[in-house]
Amino acid sequence: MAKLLLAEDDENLGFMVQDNLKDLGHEVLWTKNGEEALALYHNVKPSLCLIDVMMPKMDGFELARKMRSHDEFIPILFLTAKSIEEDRLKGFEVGGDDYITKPFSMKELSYRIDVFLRRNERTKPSDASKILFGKSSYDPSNITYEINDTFHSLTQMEGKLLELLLAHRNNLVKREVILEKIWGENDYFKGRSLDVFITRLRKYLKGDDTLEIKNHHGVGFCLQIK
Amino acid sequence: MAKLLLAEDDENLGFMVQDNLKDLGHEVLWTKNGEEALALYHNVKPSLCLIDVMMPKMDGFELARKMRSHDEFIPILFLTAKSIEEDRLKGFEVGGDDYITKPFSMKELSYRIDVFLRRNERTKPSDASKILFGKSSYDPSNITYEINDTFHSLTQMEGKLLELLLAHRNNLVKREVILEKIWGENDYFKGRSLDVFITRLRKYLKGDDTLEIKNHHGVGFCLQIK
DNA sequence: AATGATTGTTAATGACTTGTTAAACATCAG
DNA sequence: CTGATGTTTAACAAGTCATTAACAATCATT
Repeated sequence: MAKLLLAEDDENLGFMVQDNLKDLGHEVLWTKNGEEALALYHNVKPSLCLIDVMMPKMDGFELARKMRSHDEFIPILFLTAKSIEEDRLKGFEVGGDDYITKPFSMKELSYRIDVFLRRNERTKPSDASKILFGKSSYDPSNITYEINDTFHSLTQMEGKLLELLLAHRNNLVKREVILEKIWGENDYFKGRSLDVFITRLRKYLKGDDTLEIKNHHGVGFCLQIK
Repeated sequence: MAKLLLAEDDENLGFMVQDNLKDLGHEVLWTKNGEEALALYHNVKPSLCLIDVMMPKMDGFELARKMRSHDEFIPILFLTAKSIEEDRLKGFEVGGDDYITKPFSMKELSYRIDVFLRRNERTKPSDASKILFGKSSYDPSNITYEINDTFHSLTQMEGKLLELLLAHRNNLVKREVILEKIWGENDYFKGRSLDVFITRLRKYLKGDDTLEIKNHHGVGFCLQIK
């Protein structure tokens, strides 16, 4: 399911967590000290890190700080024995995202992990995540539009246009902006093309009554969501 | 610290959460049903939403879906009595970001909120600004005038004129200035056009009794705000 | 190489929107 | 009272948009 880095020096706990997470379908890389964890982090690129605060060689905070400076978005969860306020604050300071106090249930941990994997999908723009809007969704990496469990495979141009309108949902996008961004030039014929594609998109969106592409005469278009 | 929207129909729990979050320095907007929450969401723009799943009028999932439609990045946390797998999945499906199961400690909630606020600061794009005046507002980038939750899409000329009057609110703007700025020339016919557009604007502003476009005979116009 | 499917562009037509002009009426200043 | 200026409604022509169809280029398959 995902590649996880586990930094935990407690032999028993580490093994238990690793084992459980593997059962859940994750690929787990387990290391018992901070330095090794950092090296491992740079080699493989895990999609989430579980870090024990107290570790030999390099403590969890230091490790997190270094990771964070390298990747702005990687989710970092601290595992800690004590739930002291001070520790929590320091955890956030170095760029941690969440905190889980020992002893914790696997159910709880697994669920926290899910939350972050999911969230990161949405916040990382480059990632293959669906964009939800109205009763529909658009998947940029597959260029597919979904409404009521029916999928429409869009063409490149259709996809780019929908994506652009979606990036400015409920806001007017000027013709010139669209033409410049998608066609790279703004002449009469490209303008006619744009109109044709708007018509085609409207045909797809017809199945979702919360959506409407409105025209602002002489200015541009706006994807309205009720 | 931040503007939070709390949608929770349980009187006691709602009050308690609101109270605690206020103590932590947040501005909390508490409402007890989904419909009200949605309206409130559109008026104020909260930076995070706490939503009870089970609510009268509109359930939390529906509410979240609609919010997510309008803002791709606003953090949405569900509050729920049961931690059923199915509910959790549905929560993600409609665009929720996290889940917290009742009963929860305030410490836990507060700290989840902090994480999301921190993260969202990095990802949210800046949104366009509206100009507020009287009981109305004008959005220059969308060329829309709003009064009593009804939106009027203005034409280019109408928009330019309103914007100009607004820039000199409560001050006289000379005909020659308007004609020169908007039409680029000052002749008899453009003058007639101006008068027509003043009439059209007055029609829109009629819904707001604090507004009035006054004429100064032979000089120009003034948008008065009481 | 021939075929057919797909995709973006161009063309053509009719409908709609907009800024302007016209005209009738109201208001103001001297 | 009178001429000038402002208000309002309606009508108009130009420009813009919507929609369908035709076309050319590309690509995959045979």
